[in-house]
Amino acid sequence: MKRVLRTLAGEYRRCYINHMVKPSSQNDAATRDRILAAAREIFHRAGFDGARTQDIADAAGINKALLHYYFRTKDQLFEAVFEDAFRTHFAPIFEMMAAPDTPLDEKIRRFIDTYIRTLLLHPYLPGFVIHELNRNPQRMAVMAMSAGRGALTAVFDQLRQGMASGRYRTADPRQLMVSLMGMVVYPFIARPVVSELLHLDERAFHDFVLARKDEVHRQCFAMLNP
Amino acid sequence: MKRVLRTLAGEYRRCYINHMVKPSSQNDAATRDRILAAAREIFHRAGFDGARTQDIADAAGINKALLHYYFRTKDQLFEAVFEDAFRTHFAPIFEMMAAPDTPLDEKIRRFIDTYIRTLLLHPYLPGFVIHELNRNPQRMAVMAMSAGRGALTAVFDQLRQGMASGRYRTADPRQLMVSLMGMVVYPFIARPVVSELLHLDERAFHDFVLARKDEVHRQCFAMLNP
DNA sequence: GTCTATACGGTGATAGAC
DNA sequence: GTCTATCACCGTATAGAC
Repeated sequence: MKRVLRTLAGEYRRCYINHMVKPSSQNDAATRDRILAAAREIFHRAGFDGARTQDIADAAGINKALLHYYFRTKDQLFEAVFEDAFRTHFAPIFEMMAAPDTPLDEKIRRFIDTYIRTLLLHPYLPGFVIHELNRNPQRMAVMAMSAGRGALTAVFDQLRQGMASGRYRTADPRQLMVSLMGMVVYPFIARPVVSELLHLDERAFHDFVLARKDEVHRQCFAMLNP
Repeated sequence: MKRVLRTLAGEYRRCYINHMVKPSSQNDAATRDRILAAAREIFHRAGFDGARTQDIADAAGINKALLHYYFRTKDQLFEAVFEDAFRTHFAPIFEMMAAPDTPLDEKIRRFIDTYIRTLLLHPYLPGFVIHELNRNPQRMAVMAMSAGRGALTAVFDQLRQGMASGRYRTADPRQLMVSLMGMVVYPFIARPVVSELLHLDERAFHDFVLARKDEVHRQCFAMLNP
C-alpha cells in the first residue's frame, strides 16, 4: 500500500499542481492511481468483456461507487488503461527505431532486447493489446499515427540502403520487419502453446526467452545475409 | 440457408447413422450444425465473454431456447466450437509434421503453405484460439498430447541430424521452431497493427500474405544456413 | 423439435448519507 | 472523497404450449 503510494509520488505531484486549488484530501490522486493499477491488472488478464468492475474495485481495495466517481464508466476506465499501456510500453520502442542516425544493427539489437525485457515484466500485455485491437481495429489508426509511422520509414530507408550497397539480401523490407516482430512477440502471445509443447515451467520459459534475445538477433541477420 | 444445409450433408449422415433410431424430424442434425456454424462465427469474432447467445441464435435463424435444447449451456456450445476448430485446422498440420519420412525441406514448405492458406480462409481463428488459451491455459495440455508432441520430436530429430552433418547451423531447435511459427502466424494475429502500419487494405493484405509464403521459406532456410 | 413467455442472477451505474 | 444501499437492465437458462 505505502509502496504503491511512494512509486506514484511523481504522478501525484503533477495532478496536485494541475488542480492547484482544493487538494481537499491528502490521497485523491493516489487512489486514482491505485484504481488504475488494479484495472490494468484485471483488464490485461481478462480483456474488456471478461473484466468485472467489482473485481477491479476489490483489487484496488475500494468499492464500485468510488470507481465510478473517478472514471465515469467502465469504458472510460478501459480507455485510460489501454492508452496508457500503448504509450508506456510501445511508443518508446517506436521512437527509438525512428532515430535516423542509429545504425540498423544497433536498432535491431535494442528492439529485441527492449521488447523482450518489457514483455517479461508484463506477460499479458501483448495478448491484451492484440485482442482489444481486433475488437476495435480503428483504434489502431490513432496509435499508428502517433508513433509507428516514423519508425517504419526510417528502418525501411536503412534496409533499402543496405540492399542497394549489397550488404543485405534484396527483399521486401515489410516482410523482414513483420518476421522480426513475429519472432519477438510470438512466444509471449502464444505462451500456453509454447510452454506446453516445450515442457517449460515458469522459470524455464523465462530462461528460454532470455536465451532468445541473442538467437533472434542471429536469425535476423542470417535472413539479411546476401 | 439451403446452401449451408447441402454443405453439411456429410456431417448429417454421420449423425443419422450414429443415432440409428428415431430420425424423428427431417432436419435435426442440420439445425444442430446451423447452430454450430453460427456459434463458430460469433465466438471466433468476439470470444467467449464477448459473444451473446442471442446473437448466435439470430445468426442461426432460430431462438435461444432451441440453442439450449441442442447444447445444454453456453459453455458446452463453446467447448464444441473450440475443439472443432483445433481438430479441423491445427491437428492436420501437426500430423503432417510428424511423418518420419518426409524430408524437412518439404515439411517446412508444406507447413508454411497450409498454415497461411488456412488462416486466409479463417482470419479470426488464431486470435480466437490464442485468447481462449490464455483464459484457460490447462486446455492446452490436452491439445498438446493429442497432436503436437509427435510433430515436434520428429522435426527436432531431423533438425539435429542436419546440424550434426553440417548442413544446418548449430542452434537450439526449439528457438528455430518458435521463430518459424511466429513468422507465419503473427501477421494474422496482429492484423490490425500490420494493416494499419503498412497501409494495407483487405486486398493488399491478402497479396502481402501470399507473397509471404515464399519469403518466409527463404528466411527460414537462411536462418538454418551454417 | 420448435416456439413464446418468464424466472433468476449478475453487472454497470446512481442516490444519498457521512 | 468514500461509503452503503439500491436500481434498471441484460444475458443465461428453464417451463410449458404446440
